[in-house]
Formats: sequence, structure tokens, C-alpha cells
Amino acid sequence: MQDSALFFDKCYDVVRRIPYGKVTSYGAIARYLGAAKGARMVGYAMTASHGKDVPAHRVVNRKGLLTGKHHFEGTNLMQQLLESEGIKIEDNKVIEFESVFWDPVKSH
DNA sequence: CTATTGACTACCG
DNA sequence: TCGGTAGCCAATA
Repeated sequence: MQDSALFFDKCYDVVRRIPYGKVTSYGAIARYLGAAKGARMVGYAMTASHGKDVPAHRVVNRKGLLTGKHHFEGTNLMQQLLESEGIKIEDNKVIEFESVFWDPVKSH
């Protein structure tokens, strides 16, 4: 029971470590936590991250697409948050995604 | 218990 | 990035 809760908590911890102006992917977090197949679980954790100090807008899928924007208020809040950090968005995708990508494994 | 769904990723053509 | 399909794991009905 606590395993999944711990997984969620670790997801939040990693997301909080994302530097300003950087983003990471669900899969990268999942791999960092030792759950390479758990990318969807990371997304699930983000869904449950409401009300917490988790900058979930810095987490996108592996192509830089803002697949989770629908979970934010309005229709473009996630994009605006990223743009306010210097990350450029076009067509729901992070521009120069590889340049702003932050790998939790490398940071570790 | 099974079936469906989802903030994903990899593979195939 | 190019669309469809399969595999994945947990939550929900």
C-alpha cells in the first residue's frame, strides 16, 4: 500500500527539483525511480498533485508535448506558466525541448 | 472479480 | 512528430 504512495511522493520530490526554466518527462522520472514502465503512473501522480507544491507544468511527455494541459485551469495556463519561465511553446509543444530538458538522473 | 480509462512510451509501416 | 497499435500499471466503476 505504501509503495504506490511512496512512488507518488518521490515523483513530487523529483518535480520540485526541476530547475527554473527547465522541464523533464514522465518517463525520465519513472526511470529515475526505477519504474521504467511506470510513465503513466507519474502522470497519475501529477493528477493527484493538485494542492501540493509541485510544478507539474514542468513535466511533459517525452516529445515535449503539453499533454497534461487539460488538467490545469483554463486551456493555456500550463503554457503560460512555462512561457513565464522562459520556455517557448508552439502548438502545445516545447520549443528546443532538448535544450531545456532536465534529466533527474544526471542531476543525481 | 472483470472492464474501462488515462498528464506514457516503443514499435511498426 | 507521422498515425495507429500494443504494452504497461494503477485507479475507478
